[in-house]
Amino acid sequence: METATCTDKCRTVMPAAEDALYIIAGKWKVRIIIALASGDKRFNELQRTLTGISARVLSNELKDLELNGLVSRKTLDNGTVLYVRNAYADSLRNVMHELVQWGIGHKEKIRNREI
Amino acid sequence: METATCTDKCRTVMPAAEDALYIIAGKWKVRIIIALASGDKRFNELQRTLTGISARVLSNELKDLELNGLVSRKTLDNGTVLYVRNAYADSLRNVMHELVQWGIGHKEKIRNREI
DNA sequence: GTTAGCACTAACCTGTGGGTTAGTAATCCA
DNA sequence: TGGATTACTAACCCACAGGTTAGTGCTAAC
Repeated sequence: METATCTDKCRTVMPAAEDALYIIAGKWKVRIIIALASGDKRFNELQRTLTGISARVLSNELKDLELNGLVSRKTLDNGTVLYVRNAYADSLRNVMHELVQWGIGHKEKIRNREI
Repeated sequence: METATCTDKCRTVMPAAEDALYIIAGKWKVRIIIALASGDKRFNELQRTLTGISARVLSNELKDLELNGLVSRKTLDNGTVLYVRNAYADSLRNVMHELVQWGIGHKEKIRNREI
């Protein structure tokens, strides 16, 4: 007889966490979402906000975020393009909040050599 | 004069989120933490639980998690090694919970072609 | 005495996330 | 008319996360 090394619950939970991480992870996704929280932005504006990102990478990341429904492209009458944070991105609020809180706490711990 | 493309708040928040993600991200970190939630496990036991991970990768991931204080190695008198989820890993509870909830909701959305 | 399990490490390989540099077509500004 | 800006794409490159296979020294079982 074999011991249950992974409970049913953990079998549900693991892929869900993975799915979420898959969409959020990477160097820029979260930054972009945060950047767009303070209002719609055009491409180059975003690039300036996210110091260090290249046009190529920004373009790719925006496409990913669009695919996942977090961000939309809005082309204005005069042709300028705005990147807009969708309402759906707000559903990440709690995730983000917890992530940020934990990140702050963790850095604090490291600063105090508690780790 | 330049417009403020990134608020002070967003400058605090971005790196914090990044820090947290850096520690959690990757294919296995979260899975390992979840796997260890149901009790201490030995190396090979973990490898069986996390179907698909190689010994090499598991070994590396465990070292990372140990470095960040989330997991400990406990060597018993008889020489067997147990990997133990630290109390500190519980501080990720909320993060995990939100991540999982969002992941479930997102998958639901995709299944319903809402994206 | 050999087979199986344990806890790994070594050597090697591959895919890809992400970076660099350059270029383009369109529009705006001086 | 010529430069600057916008919104990108193309071509190329590299580091590294993660996978594959093999092997180690130890112990316990058969």
